[in-house]
Amino acid sequence: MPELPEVETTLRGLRPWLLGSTITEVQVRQPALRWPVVKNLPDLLIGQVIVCMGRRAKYLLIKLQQGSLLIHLGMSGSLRLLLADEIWRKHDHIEMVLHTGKRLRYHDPRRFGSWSWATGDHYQLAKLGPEPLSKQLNGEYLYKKARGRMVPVKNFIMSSDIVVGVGNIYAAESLFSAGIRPDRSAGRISLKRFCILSEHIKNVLGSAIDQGGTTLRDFVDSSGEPGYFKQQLQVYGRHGKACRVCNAALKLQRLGQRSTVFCSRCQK
DNA sequence: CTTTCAGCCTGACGGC
DNA sequence: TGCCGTCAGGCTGAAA
Repeated sequence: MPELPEVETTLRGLRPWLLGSTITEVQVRQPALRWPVVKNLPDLLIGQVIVCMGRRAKYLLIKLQQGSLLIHLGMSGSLRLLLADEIWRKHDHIEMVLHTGKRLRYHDPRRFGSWSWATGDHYQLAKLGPEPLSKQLNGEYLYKKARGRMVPVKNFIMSSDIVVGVGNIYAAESLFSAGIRPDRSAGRISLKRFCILSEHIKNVLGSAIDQGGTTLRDFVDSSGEPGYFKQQLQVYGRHGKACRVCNAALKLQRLGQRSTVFCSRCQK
């Protein structure tokens, strides 16, 4: 499941190969993604040069001379750079061929991902909160936004209008290392604890991105998936097992239809 | 305004 | 062996 660090790693792996290339061919085999892929996508892309690539939240942004593509990997999406034509595997949905002969192929079994086209702004980006690694995310900001909010703090930091890119895994991990119970109401957390939490969000995501960098060497012609970060997960997926800090059994809770693991001794 | 929740989709897995 | 139910997950939009 690609979270922000995986998307950033994908961007860094692809950018050197795509930037400045002209798109010569586009094939859409399965247009039914999260949102239907625009019907004339090949017409819109062919002949255009990729002039800029970036990331916002978990979206990849590919800017062309006219308009831009916004790609989301959803739950199971991946982008693979092929050096030559290759047999289409099951769940390969889109391919973009470049004048260099390189091919960008999109694979997504669950089709929760998306390829959106816009000549101007993408509406998906309109109401997003700050990037977690930016200085706009800090304790004061979270504290201010949390005034009057009764939602569990885990749901709060997973809301994309508050801060982007904090998915289920990293929310649980950040709250564990910050020592905050995931079910505590956002509005009842002190400024000081929000300062600690924002630092832990940055550390957890930042170190995952750093580790992703080590896989970039093998990105081309590899599986296309940056691979799971070797970073040791403290709580995610470990319910029932012993807390790595205090040895107590980790507990499982459902918050907003998401499973949430935490240590009731370490997190208050 | 805030909060909750169904729906989108496939593959993996457990129980029978 | 195979069928069936459940779960996983980000994001949207509608309902409460």
